[in-house]
This record gives sequence, structure tokens and C-alpha cells, in this order.
Amino acid sequence: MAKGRVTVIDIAKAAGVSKSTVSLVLQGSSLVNDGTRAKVNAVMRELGYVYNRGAANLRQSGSKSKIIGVVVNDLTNGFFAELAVGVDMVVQSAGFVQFLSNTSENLDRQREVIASMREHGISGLIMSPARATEAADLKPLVAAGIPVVVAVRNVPGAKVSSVVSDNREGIFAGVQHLASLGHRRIAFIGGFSDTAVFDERIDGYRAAIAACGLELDEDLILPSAPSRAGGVDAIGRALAIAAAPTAAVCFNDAVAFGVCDGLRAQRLEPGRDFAVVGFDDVIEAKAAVPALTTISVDPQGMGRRAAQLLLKQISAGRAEAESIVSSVRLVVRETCGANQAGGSNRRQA
Amino acid sequence: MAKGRVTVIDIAKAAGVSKSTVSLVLQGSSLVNDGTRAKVNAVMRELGYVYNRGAANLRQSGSKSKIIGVVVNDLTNGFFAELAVGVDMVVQSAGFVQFLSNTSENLDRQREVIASMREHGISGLIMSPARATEAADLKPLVAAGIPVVVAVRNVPGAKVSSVVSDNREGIFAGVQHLASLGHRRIAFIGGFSDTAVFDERIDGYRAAIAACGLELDEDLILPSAPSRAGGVDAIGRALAIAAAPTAAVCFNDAVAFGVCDGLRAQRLEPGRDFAVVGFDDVIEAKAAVPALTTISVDPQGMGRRAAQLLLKQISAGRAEAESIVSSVRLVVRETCGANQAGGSNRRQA
DNA sequence: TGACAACATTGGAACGTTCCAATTATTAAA
DNA sequence: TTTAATAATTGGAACGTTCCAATGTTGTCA
Repeated sequence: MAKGRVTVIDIAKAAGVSKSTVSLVLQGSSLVNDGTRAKVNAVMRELGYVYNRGAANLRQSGSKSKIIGVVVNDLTNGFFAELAVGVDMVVQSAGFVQFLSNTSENLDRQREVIASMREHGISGLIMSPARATEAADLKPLVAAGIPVVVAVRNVPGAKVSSVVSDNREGIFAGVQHLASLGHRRIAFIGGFSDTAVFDERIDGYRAAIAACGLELDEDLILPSAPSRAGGVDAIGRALAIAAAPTAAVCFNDAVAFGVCDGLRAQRLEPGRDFAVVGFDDVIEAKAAVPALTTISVDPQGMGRRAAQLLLKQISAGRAEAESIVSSVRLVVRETCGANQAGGSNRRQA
Repeated sequence: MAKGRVTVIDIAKAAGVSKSTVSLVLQGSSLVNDGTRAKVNAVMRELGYVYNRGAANLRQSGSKSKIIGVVVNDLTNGFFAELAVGVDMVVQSAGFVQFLSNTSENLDRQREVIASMREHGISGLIMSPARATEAADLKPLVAAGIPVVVAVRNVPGAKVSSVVSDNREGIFAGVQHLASLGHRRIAFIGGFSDTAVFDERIDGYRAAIAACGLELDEDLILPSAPSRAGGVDAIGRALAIAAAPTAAVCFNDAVAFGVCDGLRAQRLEPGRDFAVVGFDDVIEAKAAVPALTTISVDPQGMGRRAAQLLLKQISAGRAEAESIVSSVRLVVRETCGANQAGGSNRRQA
């Protein structure tokens, strides 16, 4: 009994029915007599039967594998971990199981894990693509009729569904807020200029500068690595400009934190001497001192939406590429200077 | 060609060999002629063949599924996300693939995902168990001969391998450090007293108090939820004690942050007026103001070790339960008061 | 009683692979 | 030239399930 797993045939034998009947029970068919069903279920419990999904979806070689693949570019980043959790929630409650892999922004690894997932017969894929992922990387998937949803980052040219946050609108709101606080020279700091997300955010920046009647100065656009270190570096460059900015919207919260670090290094206090706005609203944003004013996107919600979209496409058999843009909202805290000292908005001459 | 996936038989036909030969190529057998191998590989590429692992490990019904299950109690928590990343690293480079699920500390969900993983034929399982997981929950796995490694939290009574951090030693070092700074009344704050981890840490606390020649006061042991909120609550209780403590080692960093919040609410500055030591060294610990003195455990390293152990057991076929305790180290930053005025650390009178 | 539903049950073929034993082609030794 | 050994290749059975078409039971109605 230790050797050889219990199969449907063993159950059949023990319950005195045929394997077909057992299979019917397994699938919850209404064709089988209640008495028989009870008996079969009892025997299964008794013998410790475990269903072999591999064998099952070998037969029904359709896309019924009940596995969905999730690939994430950086699980270490709380943002993406939340995304994965959101996906897991809906995927799990739909009776699917999640195949999750981390690529660490490595394209080769991404290719590997996608290949591996295909071999395992995933019936759909949700991915937050590694940087520089190209449409060609997803081509085989869609050719094979496997629904794909990209999240957070778009893959230009790929004919797949996407769930991204409203980057343009978010930055627009951030700039507008800073302008309403009286800032005239507002910088855009951080991000690699070769990404779609960067383009969208810069687009929002330009639109807002125009909408607020400010003058666009290309020198105030300072790309950098989208990390804390990148922020430190970029703010240094920003302050060295002759007509230095007095405020900045940042590519993301990590950059914004770096900007704060850089400001302090020059004896400037974020919020009082220079206004900073981030993007993402990571968990630390609220707890930081001073608390970060930022654009809040709900990564877990995005994960859920992405999963719902994918499941819809899976059950629909064949679905059109669909794009969801997830709305964002400005969360005003302290680094923008608006809530300085609870109202009395102290600002030096 | 759109319909019906490409099988080994299609390849065989197109390459003018038998399916057996193709199979041999797939397995990298040295039995097949170099010319034939090249030809077969070419045809595979041309037809876009994708290996069907499901079919494969149906046949070789051993435990060669190349899937390992990973279940984590809270992916949202950076600590466990790092753990998962560590596991993924070694698992992936060993040619396995990771089935990751999040339980959110929910035992029912944990049971579900484990069942689901079994159905998918995982060849091993790494889990950081949800609270109150019992040995009985793991029983069926080990009975089925599936290697299991628990990480971070032990499951008392279960005959499985484990990788846990050196809780006793970590707290011991923390207390010792505080004592060396002159503190005589050192509290232990946070954690649920019904967990094995709590027991181990309290054990370290008691041992250190004794070793430093201090007096043990049971009132200074203040359990609470292992969260920021729990810390706030517990420090409130601590300060209400007649002979209040002047320092505390905390169950984890979240609690420690809560303690800092609670201190500030009473106009006490962590590090200057009250010394705080955390446990885990989460990413925020370094960046916080003041930076958190804490016991550093390397979750990614633990993940890697757990994965290595599991892979060893898988390849060994049948292995003894083995326990690894991962060493920890004290990282002195600011909240303990040791680095007060470390540089020109200006601070108000 | 026979015919006809409706309900339950069933054997066998298939899914895509691996493994085994058997076969053929090639080379070396006698 | 024959024999033995080696190198390549092969057809079929098996893995555990699902599906299909077929079969066996009833019960109802004329």
C-alpha cells in the first residue's frame, strides 16, 4: 500500500463499480445514483485517493489545466508582491492554482520560466514583464492561443490584454497639486526613458505643465535609475541647475525617498524647503518621516482585475485583447508641503 | 496547424525516425547518433514543438514531476516574499519550477492549496506554515513520501525537516547588548505566546537576563499581536508599570516600529529616552528614522537553504528529517541608543 | 405484452510521453 | 567468411484519466 498510488481503478474495484462511474462521481455528474455516489466517495476517503490532474488534462487536452502562470519582475518589491497576492486571491477562489516565478528583471530567466510554464500546460498567463520585454517574447503564447494579460507595464506592440495604472493622469494630478501650492519650477525626476511607463508619465507631466500655464523646461526632466540611489543622484543634478526647481514629481516612491535623502544631504528639508511627490504609495510612504505625498495605485486591486480578466478570457475560449487602465488618486501627506505644521503653511521667504 | 498541438509523433514523422528516437533526443541520451539528433532538434524548432511534461510524468509515475510547492503564510510581508525569492532561485536553477501560494494565515486555505498541489504531483513542499498548523496537517504528505521542509516556523511534532533562525541566540544577543549599554530593566515585547517561535525567543530572553546578572521580572514580558499595532499597545502597558523598563527587545521589527510610535506618542524619543531592539531586519529597518537596531536574519538565505535541503531529499529518494538553524546577527543602529551622536548627530537638548 | 422513454452503468479507445525488449546496421575479432 | 560485440533504432505497452457509444435496468403508457 505504501507503493503505487491509488487510482480510479482501485476505487472502482473496491466500490464494486466501473472506473467510468468513479470518473463520473469525480466530475460531479448528476447521472450517477446518489447511493453509488456516496459509496464511491466513502471508498475514496478510505483509501486516501488523490486525484491525478496530470492524467486528467492529458486526456481532455484542451486548455483545462487549471494552472495559471504568474511571472513577476521583482517579488522583493512590495508593490509586485501585492500584485501577486491580488492575483492569487481570485485565481485560487476560481479553483485554479498559481504558478509563480520571479524574473529579477532578467530577460533570459523570463524566457525560461515562460517556456517552463508552457510545458506544464498553463491555461493562461499574467505577467508584469521584465524591462525591455518585446512583443516577440509573447508571440508564441498568443499564437498557441494562450490568453495573456500584462500588468503594470505594457509591452508595446503585443496583441495582449493589459491592466495598467493611469500613469498620465496620476502625474498630471501631482503636477497640478504642486502648481496649486504656488510652485512654478517643477521637475520630473527618475525612471528610464526607454520604457512605456516613463513615456506615459512624461506625457502627463507635459500636459499638466501646459494646463497650468507653466513654462516647459526640458532641463527639468531628469531620468535616473528608478531606485532610491537614482533619486539621490538626480536631485543632486537638479539642484545644480542655475534656475533650480522648487518641487518635483518623481517616477516612483523609491526615487522620491532618494530625493528626500539627497535634499537632507544638502540641508534642505523635504516638504518645507522643497516639495516632493512620489508614485505608487508603497507601504512605507505613510510611515516615513516626513510622510510621502504620492499617487496611490492599488497593486492588489490591479492583480485582482488582471486575474478576473484572464479568467474571463480563458472561459470565453478566445477573447479580444482588452485594456484596463486602473485609476489612481493623489494622497496628500507631508512631503509636498501642503500639510506643513497642520495648517499654518510655513514657507521661507 | 493552429489546432492540435505538435506531438513527439509529428516530429518523428517529419524527421523520418520513430517516436522512441525523438524521446531519446528529448532526454539527451547518448545512444542516438549525432546526425539524427541534430535533425530531430531542427524539426522540433521548425514545428514549434513544446514538451508535454504532464504526459511525461504520467508515464514515469515516480516523483519526477519537477514541480515543487511553496506555501507562504503572508506574501505581503517582505520577509516572506524574500524567503520565496530565495527558494525560487535555487529551485529554478535546478530545473524545477515553483508552485507558490499564499495562505494569509488561513488554515483552511492552507489545506486547500496543499491538496491542490498534491493533485498536481509536486515532488516536494516548502512551507512557512500558517499559525496553528498542526503535525496532522502534514501527515498525509509525509505518508505519501513527499519530502517537506518547513521554514521560519516550526510545526511541533511533525516529522519533517526545518530551517529556522536561531531565535534563542538572537534575542540573547539583543538583551546582552542592551545590558552592556547599562540597562537594568529590559522588557520583552510582542508575539503570541502560543507559538513555538515565541517560546524560543522567550527562552533566549530568560537565559540572557540570567547571564547578565539581572533580575527576571515576569511583568516585563508583554505578549501582543506581532504587528505594529500590537507594539503600540504593549509599550503603553509597559510604561504604565510602576518600575517601568528603560529598554525592550521586541518580537519582530513590526512590533519594534509600533513601540517607537507608542514612545513618541508619550513624547519619548526612541534611542535617547528608551532603547528598542527589533528582530528580522526588514528592509525598512535601515531606512527608518531613527534607524532600527535589530537582529538580522537573512530570509532569502533561509529560502535558499530550505530549497537546497529539499532538493537533496528529493534526489536522495528517502531522507531523514533534518533541522537547520540559521544563524543571526545583531545589527546596531540607532534605536538602541548606542550610536547616539555618532557623528554630528545634532539633537535638541 | 410490447414499445419507448428515462435513468445508470460500462468497456474500450484515446491523450503524449517513457520504458522495455527486440531488431537492424556497423564494426571488430577470430 | 563467420561470429560476436557494439551502436542505433524501433514498435508496443503502460501511466491515470475522460469521453463516447453502447448496454442494461427500470417504469410508464398504450
